[in-house]
Parts: sequence; structure tokens; C-alpha cells
Amino acid sequence: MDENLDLIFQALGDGNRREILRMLLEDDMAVTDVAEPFEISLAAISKHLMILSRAGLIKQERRGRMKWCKLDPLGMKMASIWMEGFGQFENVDLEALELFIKTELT
Amino acid sequence: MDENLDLIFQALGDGNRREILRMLLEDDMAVTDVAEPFEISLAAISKHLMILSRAGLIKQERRGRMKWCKLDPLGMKMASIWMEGFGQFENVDLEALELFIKTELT
DNA sequence: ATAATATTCAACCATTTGGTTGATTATTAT
DNA sequence: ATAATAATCAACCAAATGGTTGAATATTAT
Repeated sequence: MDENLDLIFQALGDGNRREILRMLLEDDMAVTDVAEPFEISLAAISKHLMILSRAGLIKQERRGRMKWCKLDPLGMKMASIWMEGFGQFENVDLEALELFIKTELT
Repeated sequence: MDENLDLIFQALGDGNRREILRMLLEDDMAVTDVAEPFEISLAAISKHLMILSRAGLIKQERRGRMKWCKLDPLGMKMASIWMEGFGQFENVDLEALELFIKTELT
């Protein structure tokens, strides 16, 4: 079916990768800077970045000996367009939603 | 981190499961009806439905000997709230986006 | 030239994922 | 009671995932 959406949602389905995206929302950074707050290896971060890149969620550009990572809005836009087809979510469980927003949304 | 978003995005990262959601947008249905258009086994569909259920994307309710499946807006709402944090996607590659919309968005 | 820094590659490992088949549990119909 | 229908369970399998370590590749600094 839709290869693109597979890659995008699979990429978003990992907490470390979502955290990387959140960091890149603040600022573009080099791979080592991305890796700094995490406890996993640099190689693991490098893999995560490739997964985000293949999904169209970030772009990477070599500059000198560093590789700069920045958000690419395309992937998120594709995902959100697909999700729009599911409407305005009117009859949602408000209590559960509030709990999510207050306690779990980082 | 956020267990909920993991489950939601992982669930959305599979084409068969997205197709199931699209079907349930039309109508609530029993497990066998969900399975009908697919070529995989009923047991496999049953597993997909459990994954969607744990993610808060559908609800299942036993009625007689059938189990009815319906969309639960909660999961999609959580995902979309998280994604809202990434803004309006202004500088998106419009050409790539059009191609996605025309050819790959089911 | 040599050393240091930034990143990726390659091989490996344990766990998860998406599928299968055959048996099992509920429920309904004969 | 017996058979049919609806769905799940259990055991299994191949492939993918997320991690590791050590070596390799660029690039920059001394």
C-alpha cells in the first residue's frame, strides 16, 4: 500500500526518535549534539537519524566534517493529511485525553 | 517515555491496520467482516484488531457470538495533539506533497 | 605527515513483529 | 445433544527492530 506512511508512522513509533524530533524543533544540530542527551551509542543515534531521514521527517546535510540535521516538514505533513480523513474526533473520552495531555505529553 | 504514543504510532505503521481503520470509518463491523477483503488469516486480523485496540484506535464489544469493532477517536486524537506541536508545516516541499496526495494517499 | 574529531559501516545479538496452522472456547441454530 | 459459526489461543517461523562493539572513512587541526 502506502510505503511512505509505513515509514513515517514506524519512525514516529519510537520514543527516542520522537525525542530527537522535539530537539530539532528547537534547533538544527550535528549528529553528536543530537546524541549527547541520550544514553545509547552514537551508532544507534546515527541509525535513528537515517530512519527519520528515510521517512521524510528530517533532512541531513554535510557541512565540513559534521552532518547537520534539521526537521523536514514533509513527513509530518503527509501523516497529518492521512489522519485528517478521520475527522474532528468529537466523541472522544475527555477524561482520558486530559490525563494524556497532563501527564504523558512531553 | 510515552507508552501511549508508541502504541499508537506503531499501530498506524502497518498498511493493513490503516486499511482496517479506513474500513471502520465507513461502518462498524464484526471481526469476520473486517477480515473479508484481506488475504491473510482470520487469526492475523484478530491480532491486528488487538493491536489497534491496545492503542486506543478502536473499541471492541461482544454482541452475541460476534465482536463488533468500531473506531475509538482517542488514539488518533492523542497522536494529532502530539503532532500539533510541530506547527503548520509551511516550508514543505509542495511538489512531493502533491505527488503523495495524488498517487499514494488511499 | 600525523593525530584528533565526526560519522558511518559491518557483524553480531536479543526481542518484537506479522504471519502461519491446528486446537479451543463461546454462542447460536438444528 | 449435535453441529455450525465467530473469534481467540498457542506454538511456531522468518524477517525486522533496536541495540552493541570494533573497524573504517572523511574532514580538520597540529
